[in-house]
Order: sequence, then C-alpha cells, then structure tokens
Amino acid sequence: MTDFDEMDAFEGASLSSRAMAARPTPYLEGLNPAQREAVECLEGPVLMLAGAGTGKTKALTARIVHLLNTGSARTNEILAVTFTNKAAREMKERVGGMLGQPAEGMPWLGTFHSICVKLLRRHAELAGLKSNFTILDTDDQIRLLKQLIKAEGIDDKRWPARMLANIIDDWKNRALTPDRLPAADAGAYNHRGTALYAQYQTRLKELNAVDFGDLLLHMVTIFQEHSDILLQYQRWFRFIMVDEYQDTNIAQYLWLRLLAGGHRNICCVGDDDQSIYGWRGAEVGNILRFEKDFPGAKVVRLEQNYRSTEHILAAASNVIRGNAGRLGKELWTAAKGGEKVRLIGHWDGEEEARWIGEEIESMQRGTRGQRPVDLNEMAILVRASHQMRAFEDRFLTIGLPYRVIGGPRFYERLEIRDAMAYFRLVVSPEDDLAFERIVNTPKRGLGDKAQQKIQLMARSNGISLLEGARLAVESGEIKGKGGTALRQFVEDIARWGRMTGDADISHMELAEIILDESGYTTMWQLDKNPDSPGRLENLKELVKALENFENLQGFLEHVSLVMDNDKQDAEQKVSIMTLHAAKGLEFPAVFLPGWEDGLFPSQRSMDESGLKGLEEERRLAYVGITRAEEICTISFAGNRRVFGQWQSQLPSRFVDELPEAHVEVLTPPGLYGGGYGAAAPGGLSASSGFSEAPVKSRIEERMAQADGYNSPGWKRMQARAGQRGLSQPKESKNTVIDLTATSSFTLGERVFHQKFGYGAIIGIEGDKLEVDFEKAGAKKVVARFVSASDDVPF
DNA sequence: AACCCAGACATTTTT
DNA sequence: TGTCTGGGTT
Repeated sequence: MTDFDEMDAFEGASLSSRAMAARPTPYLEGLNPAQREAVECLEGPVLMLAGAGTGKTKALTARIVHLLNTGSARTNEILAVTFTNKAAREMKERVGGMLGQPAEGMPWLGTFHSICVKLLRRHAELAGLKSNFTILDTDDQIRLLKQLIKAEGIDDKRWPARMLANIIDDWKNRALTPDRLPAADAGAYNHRGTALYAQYQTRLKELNAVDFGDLLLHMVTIFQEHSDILLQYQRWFRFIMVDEYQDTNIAQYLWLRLLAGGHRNICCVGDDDQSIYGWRGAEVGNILRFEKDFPGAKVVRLEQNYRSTEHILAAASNVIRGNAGRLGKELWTAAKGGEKVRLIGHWDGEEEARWIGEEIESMQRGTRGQRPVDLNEMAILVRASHQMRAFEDRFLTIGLPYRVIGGPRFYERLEIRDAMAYFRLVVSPEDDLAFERIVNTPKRGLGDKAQQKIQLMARSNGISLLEGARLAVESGEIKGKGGTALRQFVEDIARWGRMTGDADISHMELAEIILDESGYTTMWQLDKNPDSPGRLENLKELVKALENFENLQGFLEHVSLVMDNDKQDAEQKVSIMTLHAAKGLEFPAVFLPGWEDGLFPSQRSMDESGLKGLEEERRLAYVGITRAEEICTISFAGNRRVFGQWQSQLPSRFVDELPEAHVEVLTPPGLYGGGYGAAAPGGLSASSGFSEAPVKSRIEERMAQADGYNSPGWKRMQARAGQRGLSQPKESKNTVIDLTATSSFTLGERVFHQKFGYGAIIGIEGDKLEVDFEKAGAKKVVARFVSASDDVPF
C-alpha cells in the first residue's frame, strides 16, 4: 500500500523530486493516514487539529524531518515555536533522534519568548534598547510599577500595583503599545492606566530592560514599522510551525501572521478543545479563524486516540459536546474494552482524600483485580492548588509518597532571585533594580533613609544607583555603620566585576565567591527558619546550573526564560497537580476530585467571564478526563471547608454531562461499612432509580432545568447510593444520612446537619433544602445531608 | 531596623 | 482556616 502510493507519486514528477522522494522515509512509517497527510503537505497553510493523545508531537516532528529530508528546507530555515521549554526540548530530542544527528542543528526551534529574545537582541536599537537588555520577571515588574504608582501619589491600597501589572500585561498580550490603546481602555486603573503604562515603558527603556510581554510586543512593532527587516525574516524562515496554536495570544498571532505573510508556509497544530489559558490572554479565536486568516488552508484532523479506553474517550467527548462554536472533532480508539469511568460522591473533602488514598494503595497492590499500578502511573488533578492540601495531609499521615508538580518555579524563589540580582549587578553595574533588591540583603544597616539618599544622589547626577551609592559614601552623605557597609558593598561589586575577566577563576567559582563574601550564604546559615537549609540547597543547585553556561553573562541572558525545575527523582510517587499543569501529560490512572459547582466549574470563572468562562472550565474538564489512559475516577463531596467555613456543595454540572453508559457509580465505603467492593453487583444504574417519588422527580426536573442542569440523573443515583447505605447498620459515625426523610421534610421543621448543626427549614426545592441554621445562618443543603433533629445519630 | 499583630484575602500561571 | 502585607510599636 505504502509502496504503491509512492510509486504513484512518481508519475509525472520531476527528476529532482523523484530523486528526493527516493530517499528513505522511515519516519513516515507508522503514521496513520491523517498524520501522514499533515506531514506530507509541506507547502501552504496547514491546520493540524490534533485531539488529545492523537500523536501530535509525532506528526509535528515527522513533518520537520520530512522538510529536511525532501530538501525543502535547511535546519536553520525552519521556525518552530512552542510555548514551553519542555515542549521545545522534547521536539529537539525527537527530531535529533529521527535524523540520527545532534539536535543543535535547529537554531530556531524554541519558545515564542526565547526566539523573540534572540531576534530582539539583534534589533534592540529599534526598540530603544541595547542588545544586552535584561529581562524582568513579574516580581521586578511589580516593584517598578510600585515606584511609579507611589510617585504619582496614588493610593496603592485601593489601586494595587498587581492590578496595574495585569492590565499592562493584558495590553501587551493584545499587542497594544501606549500610543495605540483604544479609547475604551482609557478608564483602566482609575483613568491613570494609560499614562502609567507610558511611564512604565519609558522607565524600562531607561533601565535597558524588558518584561515578558515586551519580547513579543517589541518584535511585532519592529516588524510592523520596518518592512525591510520583516522581509528579511520572511525570506529566511521558509517554513513555520506552531505548537499549541489554541494558546496563542493576539501578539503572538500577529507575529506569526507577519512572518508567514509572504510564503504562507505555516503549519499550526492545536486543539480548540484544549484551550485553557484564555485568562492569560490566549485567544481561542485564533485557531477558530485559521481558515479565514489563511484562505485555502488545508485542515487535517487527528482523531484517532492512542491513549485512552473507549469509555474515557466517550466521557470526554460527551462533556465537551456541551460547548458551542467548536471546530468539531470526535476522538475514537481502535482498542476496545477497559474500565468505565468511575464516579463517586463523598460526605466531605476529607473523606474524599481518605478514600482516594486507600484506592491508590489498593490499585498499587492490584487488589482490585486489575494489574498492579505503580505510583508513578497515578495522578490527582485538581482545579485549584489549595485543593492539594487535603491530599498532602492525608498522604503524609498514611505515608503515601507523593510529589506536587508545579508551584513556584525554581528561579522565582526568593533566594534564587537574590543571588541572581548579585550576579546581575556584578555583570551590569548599572542594573538599578538588582541594586535595590540586594543593597540591604543581607542587612547592612541601610534603611529607607539611606536608600533615599542614594536615590537622590543617583538621580541628581544622572548616574546609576551603584555609582550614586559610591558618591554618597565618598561625600560623607551616608556615614556610620551603614556607610562602612555600603562602601564595602560598592567595592565588592567592582572587585567581583574585575574577576569576571580573570581567566583563572571559573564563573562557577566566582558565583560562589560572590555569595560567600557578600555574606548572603551566611545570612541563611544563621537563619533558624526550618526552610533555610532548603534555600541553601537551592543556592548550591543554582551554582551547579552555571555549569551549562560559558559565563555569568550567558547564564543571566537565558536563565529567566529556560530555568525549569522538573528534577526527576527516581522514586515511585503519586503526582498531585492542577488541571492546567497536567495538560500534555498522561497517566494510566487519574483521579479528578472536587467536581462540585463553584469549585469546578469555578464560580469566579463563571462570574467574571460568563458563558465563555464556563466553556473554558468545560475544556478543563475535557483536558482532565483525557489525561487518563486506563482508569479515570471522578469524585465530589457534599460538604467542603472553604476558607475555614463549612459549605454544602452540589455536584458539578459536568457530572451530569457524563454519559451514563460509560460510567460506573461507586458507593462510598462508609455507607456500607466496608470497601466499595461491597457495592451491589451491577452497580447502581439510573434506570433503576427513584421509583418511590415520581412526583418529586418531576419537580426536581423542573428545578434542575431552571438551574441549568441538563439531567438530574446523577444526583438521583447519588441519592440512591446514600439510601442503600441507610439500610445498613448505622456503624459509620460520620456518614449517617436519613434519606427517607427527603420528601417528608416540612417547612419550619427543625433539622440537624453534621457540619452546620441545628436549624429550621425555610425552603424546599426538590432534594435541596434551604435551612436557617442557628450557628451558621441560612444555607442551601442537599436533603440527604440533614436529618430530623430528634434523630441525631450520636 | 526588627518585630508583632490586626486585617484582608483567598483560581488557573507555559514565558 | 492559613498566609501575607502593611502599619504600628519597641
């Protein structure tokens, strides 16, 4: 078949193309027809719609190799953009592997940001910068904005710097320079946003610095204003490839469109159903609009999934179906069978954590009759990081090894940023932000007063803060203890600066000297906080990371963009992470806890972005489910402590969107006084449910519709699970529920709730009651979680 | 300059 | 309920 296709292609082809096509193409073997189509279509715009687990990276890398192999492009003529360093690294490795060559031959394969840094250093002067500009991170950005806000006399209590930073980021994501802001944005930040943005940009130029957003924005501006330069790159980058296109923001989109403007050889890969970064400026619209932006584009859908069971795919598909305006894809798998998606409701968040812990242990042992699953093969994916705590607490007490993925990045840690500020100041003495950060760290007895003197000295003489400090000491402006320390500091910086040119001292040695002699290491050694040893460890790691660079300068240029800390440890551990962090990963067994309305979908998301927000949450659900290969377990709790207050929770609307035929409802162990293995054979099915109250059912259905629920089936099934539990001896102490009372509650009746205590019923809506609790006030609760007050189970 | 306490607050975070 | 921040105190 393959041979025939190739022979066929030879007919009428030129000699040269025949000769090229005759080169071996092993990378095409093992591609399915859709993948192959996307790989072989080299010219013109291509949109590769790659669903979860459909071999996207494989196709993408094969396409690069194919470009090279057919002689269509040389390695340095291909622009391949990703969002993360990890993705870039992976792709480099795979391309290198396929070519059987070192991967370094792809100089323009990298993240949007790292590629833009490279370009911007070449053309820095066009943005009013020097080519050795520094890249500020969020922390620097905020500190800078705070200064500006203070200078404007704005109350940063009411108008926090953080807020302004977000507004400016948003503008930059939309490729808006201060002079191009639309009138509609004039009211931002109490009508001062526009002016402050302009000031901020001016200040950045003075500091010879850019923030993350500037990297893209400056390049877009340069391309727009200098057609000669744009043309040069349009010719140079003969083929463009983009990963995760659904996550591009407007600036990135414009950047790509400008670069692809000539030849239109652009291949964008993405999945509109996995767009989960809208809140960060990503525009799903970019991918939805692709065919309009690039008329005649070839659209290839990768829909064959190699990751998950049919049940898992069916569940994911059914959930995502609730979103409007999709490009449309349906995942399928050739593999049949497997376990259904498992659904379970719990009394509260702690029980949920307890159950998942036990479940993990029994899966690990293979007690459930399936193959034993390694801890490394299991993950818990939560909506918000605060949900992790319950699991960490639980796993610590039962001694279950876990790792938390995500969290603060290595280079965002205080001690790393301090150390880097020292390096920065040594390498570039005019780096005022670095100076401010460390001039009194460790404590040198320089308070606000002294620092203001330095500022004044620097400003009035038009010199850097470091020079200003020198002057302030020499002129006797700053005296005493602080003065002596400051003199030492200024001299040290200069001395270390000279050492950068010393061939006898490696940059790693120099780094150690700086950290030791400045007293920075000592500061942490003397600190008796329990986390100080860890910080010292991190500093050691930082010095070790210098190995990979030629000098301090080279390190600093890249560190803010490429330092990630996924230090892979060999131990077997369960992974805990957010759904966002899980994108792109896969695990044989996945737990998705906390599927409760308000938590997931997040209330805030819905409040702030309405239907758009809800749809993004739904995509998040889709991402979560499709991470699972074999076993996917979704759970929710009826009660949860939120900010220290007990709250009664309703199952997520996404639970109702799961397809019944592909889901098995488990029963909480507490309700049976044993493991879920005691559940009735065949489980509990919706069709068998709720025979006792048809009238109530109809009411419930109406209520549900008014609430925007598609089908109340799942909640009924849950209710039944509780009901069955009741028929068992009341031996479990915290999950005794008087469900028989559900339909018999009356207005005004006194009831008891495990977490809220006593209260009177002030409203009844189907299985939901509104109760005015004596202690906790008025709450809506599910009827099965309260009992008549004279029936308190203690 | 270091410490302490009250009050605000509390998603997701590729670079 | 815990964490962080900023203002006030020593």
